[in-house]
Amino acid sequence: MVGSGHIPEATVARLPLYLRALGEIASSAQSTVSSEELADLSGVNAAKVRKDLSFLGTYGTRGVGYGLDYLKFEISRALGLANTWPVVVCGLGNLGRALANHTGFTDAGFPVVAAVDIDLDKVGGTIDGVPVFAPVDLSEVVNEFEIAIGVIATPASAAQGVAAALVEAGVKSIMSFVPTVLVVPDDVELRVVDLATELQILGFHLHRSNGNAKT
Amino acid sequence: MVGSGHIPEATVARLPLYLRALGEIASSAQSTVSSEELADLSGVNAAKVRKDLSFLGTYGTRGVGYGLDYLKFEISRALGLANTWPVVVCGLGNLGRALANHTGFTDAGFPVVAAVDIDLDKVGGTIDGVPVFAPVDLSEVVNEFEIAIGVIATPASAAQGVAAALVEAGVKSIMSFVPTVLVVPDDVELRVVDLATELQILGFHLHRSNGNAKT
DNA sequence: TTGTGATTGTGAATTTGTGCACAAGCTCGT
DNA sequence: ACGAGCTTGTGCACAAATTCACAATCACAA
Repeated sequence: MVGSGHIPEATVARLPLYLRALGEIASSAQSTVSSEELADLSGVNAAKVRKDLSFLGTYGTRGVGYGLDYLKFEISRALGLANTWPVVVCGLGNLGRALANHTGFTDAGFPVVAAVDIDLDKVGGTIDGVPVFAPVDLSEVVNEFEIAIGVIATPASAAQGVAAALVEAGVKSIMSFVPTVLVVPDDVELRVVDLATELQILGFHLHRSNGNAKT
Repeated sequence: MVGSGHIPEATVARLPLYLRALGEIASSAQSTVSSEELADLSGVNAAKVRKDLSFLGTYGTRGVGYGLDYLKFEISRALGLANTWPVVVCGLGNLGRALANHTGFTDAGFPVVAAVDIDLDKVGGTIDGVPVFAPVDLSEVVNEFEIAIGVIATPASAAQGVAAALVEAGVKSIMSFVPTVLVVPDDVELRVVDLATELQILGFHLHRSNGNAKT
């Protein structure tokens, strides 16, 4: 057993996949999963699954597999999903509105409880049940709703300011959809989802294998 | 010089960042960039910048830096941005609609030229100028518009079918926003953007540093 | 022409991640 | 009680990525 000392970042990134895979077989009659089955369902290989799970502790039984509910519980716990982490969405453009409505967030235990936009026409109203506030009140909103995570979907020019305001308000986790380098303190976890970059990576591979453009 | 043989995946993923950073200093009067300056603007460290760029070829001058326009051109070329890669968005839910309207795609050289949805009320109409087609016509759409990239934003249950249809139609690059493992042939490049997973990773770090829930 | 200051390009060391292969250990039938 | 058949847990070797450190090379001034 490796124990629950330090979990590698690559492993952390796969734990949600395992958890989802486990969810998919919950209804079935089986009560255990083998590393191979779990590997198939998550699109990784069995050895990696076992090594990853070993970082959490020794939760399997040789010759049998992993207890389905037990494993689900342990992964959830490692991921901190025992808690609910309220989210604020900053910026209600195309993407921001979609994110505020996104059911996947709430389903995963991250309810969007507030939104912030600079447009005063939106402030005071709601977007799909989510109340909209002015940027000035961000700090208050964070305290009021006990916000754990800030999602930034503003135009690039406003992003750094919003990030700073979130940090100032005490938010320790930020997810940004803005194609800009954001500077935050070391103790703030920042994840950037950059759609244009993703496409450009695809473009690289198209270019490389095609060697050429379309017709 | 390492030459332009094989470019590591990690490097490819950073090239778009460099390109964006270069764009930000274009208007300025300077005609060269140092690896350190570029590093600051892209949020990576200088040694990594130099090593990354060395995979493209020897485009810098010792004691001086990299020629701004020259470097920009070379990175664009490596990424295949000389071409325009048309995109089809599949699934027009919250997220799909936002993606179809997303200006960042077109700006980056990936115009959304068509959309597909199962809802017959939408088929035949347009979403922000993008024509909407039925899934049945996907193959035809791919040929007609010379689609290079398929974006999947359908419900999880439909995703694998859509992926298969895209592959069948000859699409070699797929970007999925659906939290499901998609199976595609080896020669198809698949990138998965999983928002719930991203949040769960943030949750892990919250849990880890906080040690505990909110108040 | 030579020296000085700057910056690249890259060998080498380090860290991180992956995958194989197999011993350890469990269950179950006999 | 014991052997057969699985499946985990992990040591080890390899691969990928990062980082350091410095020689090679340039521009420019004197």
